[in-house]
Amino acid sequence: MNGDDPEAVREDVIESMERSAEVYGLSRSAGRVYGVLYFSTGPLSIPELVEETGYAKSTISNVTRKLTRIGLVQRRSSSGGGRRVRFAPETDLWFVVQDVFQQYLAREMTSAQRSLDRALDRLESEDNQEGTADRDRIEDLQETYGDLQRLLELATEHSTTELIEAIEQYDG
Amino acid sequence: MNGDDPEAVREDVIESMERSAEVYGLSRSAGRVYGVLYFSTGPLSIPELVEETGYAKSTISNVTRKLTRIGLVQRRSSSGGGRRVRFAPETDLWFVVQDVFQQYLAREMTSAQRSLDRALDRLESEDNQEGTADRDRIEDLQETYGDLQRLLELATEHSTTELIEAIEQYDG
DNA sequence: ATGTTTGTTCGGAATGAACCGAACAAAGTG
DNA sequence: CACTTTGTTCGGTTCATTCCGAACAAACAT
Repeated sequence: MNGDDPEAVREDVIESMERSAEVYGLSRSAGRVYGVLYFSTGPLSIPELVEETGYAKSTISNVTRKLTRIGLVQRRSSSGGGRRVRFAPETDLWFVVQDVFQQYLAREMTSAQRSLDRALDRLESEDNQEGTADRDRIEDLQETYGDLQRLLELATEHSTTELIEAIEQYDG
Repeated sequence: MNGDDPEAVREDVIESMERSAEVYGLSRSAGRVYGVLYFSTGPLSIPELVEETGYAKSTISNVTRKLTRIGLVQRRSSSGGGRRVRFAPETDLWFVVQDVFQQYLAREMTSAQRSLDRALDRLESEDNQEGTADRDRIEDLQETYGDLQRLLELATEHSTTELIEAIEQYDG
């Protein structure tokens, strides 16, 4: 028995998750909530998360909603038992990333593309120097965005291993 | 000549860029500065950007530094001419994304992996139930992270068109 | 030198995010 | 029907970010 205390080890990993969360634009508390859920035996209710994390009930309520929206945790509405709402971690992180791609990035990109389309329409019959220069730039941008959009679309349609395999095969 | 005023059209596209910037975690001003540079004939100095954007000199100074760090604009230190520093937009957006992948995501991932490695070491000789359960979870996480890391690595080594082609070929 | 132009840095105001505690609504339990 | 347990919402505090203007430092021009 020369191993460390499991609880302390868990705590360290969860702290690492807190730091990761910040990098990905989430709050520290979101990282901790996910971490606690990740190591939990079963889904946890809000009071249980309060107990485990030390955060206020209201914070847990808000954070779990945000994490649910992103797809990092699932709401298991246990219709039966005493406690009502319970949260479980989504462990397939690539699935979460795909969701974010579709929900946020894809939305942003189509919105941007719409702007560019409209702009090109309005420049259609501008044949002075200024107009054509702008048109070229906008068309360039549109092409770049199109490529990124296509790539994102393909990425959301495959698993990580499929993507890795595809590229490795491509490389020969 | 039924086209719109080019300046108004440019303004609309730049406003779209401002919105995009916010989605990607940048400030509104960053989006505008990039947009102005994107449509400019040549690189612009800080006073010129002040003139074009309406932002204060200090804001432009800070924003250009941030954009340069990310790789969205380049510092063209024109050693010769009157004005000293000039900024040009990086138009290869995929290149910028790759840079962010390497600078921020890859760093975050290796850091997280280190935490997981250390945690596994410390749990090595825990053979009670709690310890083994934690170990399994951490190993799962490590594998997921490894895949994501590998995928990121491959993505930074190829252009968008290469990646698209690779996946499309893979799909048959 | 003296003055002007360019860029960075500093302090402060305004805005937004994270978190807390308290008040509240809803739904079970006695 | 009280009473408790659970979850959401609201107001307030603290802290970080964004932006401004002013002070400053460095380079250039006269």
